[in-house]
Amino acid sequence: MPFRIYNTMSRSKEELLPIDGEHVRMYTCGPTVYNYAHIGNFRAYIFEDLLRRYIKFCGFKVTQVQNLTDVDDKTIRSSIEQGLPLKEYTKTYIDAFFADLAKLNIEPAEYYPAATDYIPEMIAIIETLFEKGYAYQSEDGSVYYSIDKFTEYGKLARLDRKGMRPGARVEQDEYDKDNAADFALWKAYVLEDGDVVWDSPWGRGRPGWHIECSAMSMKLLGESFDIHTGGVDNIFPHHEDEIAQSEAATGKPYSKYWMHCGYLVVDGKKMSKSLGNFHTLREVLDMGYTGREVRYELLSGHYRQSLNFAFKSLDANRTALKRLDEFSTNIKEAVGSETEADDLPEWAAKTRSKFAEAMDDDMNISGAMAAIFDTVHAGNKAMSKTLLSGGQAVAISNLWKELDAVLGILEAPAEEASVEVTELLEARAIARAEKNWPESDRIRDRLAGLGWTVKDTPEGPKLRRL
RNA sequence: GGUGCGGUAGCCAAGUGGUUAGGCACUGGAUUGCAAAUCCAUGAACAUCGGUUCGAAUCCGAUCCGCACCUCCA
Repeated sequence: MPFRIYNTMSRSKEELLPIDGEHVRMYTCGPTVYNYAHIGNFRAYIFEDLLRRYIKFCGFKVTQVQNLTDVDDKTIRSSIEQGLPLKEYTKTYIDAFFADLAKLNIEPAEYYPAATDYIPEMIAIIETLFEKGYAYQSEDGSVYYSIDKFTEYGKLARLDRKGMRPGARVEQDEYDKDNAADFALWKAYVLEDGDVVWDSPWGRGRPGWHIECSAMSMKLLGESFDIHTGGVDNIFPHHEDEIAQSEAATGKPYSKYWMHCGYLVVDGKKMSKSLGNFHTLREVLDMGYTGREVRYELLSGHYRQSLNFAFKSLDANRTALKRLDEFSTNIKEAVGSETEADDLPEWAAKTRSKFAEAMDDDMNISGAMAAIFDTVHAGNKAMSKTLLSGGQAVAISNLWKELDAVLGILEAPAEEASVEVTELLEARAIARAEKNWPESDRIRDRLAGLGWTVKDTPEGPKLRRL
């Protein structure tokens, strides 16, 4: 079954066929490192993580580039406010970004280029655009891209230029532009930029926003690559402008597929810093939720759908994850010392194909998760009647590992009980043998205080993480 | 005004011209010294109004409601 993905360019699902047949090169728009990313931002990065993991599951190689926007209005303004050099200021948030990715079990991309390291590449593209007649310099010294010169402008966003309301949201500026919709390739230096400035053939200044992605993607992935992703809010203007710049400069198709994820919303409203309804990941972790629970939350809705964030969903996820963990633990116990995989029991025989069938359809995560939970359910029923053989358990365990390479949530972080905990467990067993129930219950409460619960089963007491 | 997404049981969320999606919660049961934890069972739904059809939540039309983008937001 082919992996079909929704291409914003064609507004339809298309089979993923890498340009070179085997190696998927993807570019994902990354964070502007002027602050801690909020979990709405991570929704996008989780989507991209799921995408790269599933591409690998399908047998392709992946090279992913995720940029770090470390120069723009916000980074400059904030660094000056804090009296720090730009690089030093952004480093804090770059470090925080990587720490957060790790908490969410997001696989690292192959490259994380920072915009400030690619200024010469950006200048080279702008020079080409000048040579080809797409760029012009205005009286204030800034360089703009003339969208009228690029006849395909608007093909991604499908904007009807006539129906657009210039200034619907953003103030009409007074810059000396040929067309109000032209965008900046290079911004002439202004005092507010402090010492953030580079020399260029058009004078001192700094790059426009869109040009960095064109420069870094083409440098690291080639002039034509496979997938470009981002949030739906990037479609216009950012991605539209990237296409205009890149294709005008090279004369070649830029990205073959465009994929965009929906918003994370809170009470029906887009999570954003301007609305003040956002949470950073660290805030949520400080409340006692785990990165795994947040990952489950951000993963559990289809990526093109808006996803409503709510703490009660996180609570529900915790319960659902425990169900998965209980199953995994039971399988591990059944493995015992067996190392050779036997055939899968019949209740798990179709799991992989059901999972893949759902994921092949533009990453239908709900269907994929249903395949997981159906298996857990059928497995629990079967195991209550018939013991699983060690070999079967190994087979299930292998299957789970394979699926978790895509999902990144099935494997609970291993937690060994401390010596204190195991000693308490033994003490309780003795108390119970003596039918000393008050002592037994007292020990149980202490274990609970340490984060463990005891299951009294016919095979003896078993520890589980609370 | 232009463009796009959506409205499915108490909540979240897939899917689809006829056959149990799934998760959480509720309720009942099993288990237990009692609990907890765990497992099992179970009801309930497709925004409104028309139309097509043997049959519509699914297709068509209209309407209502929500969200988003329309020049530096993931």
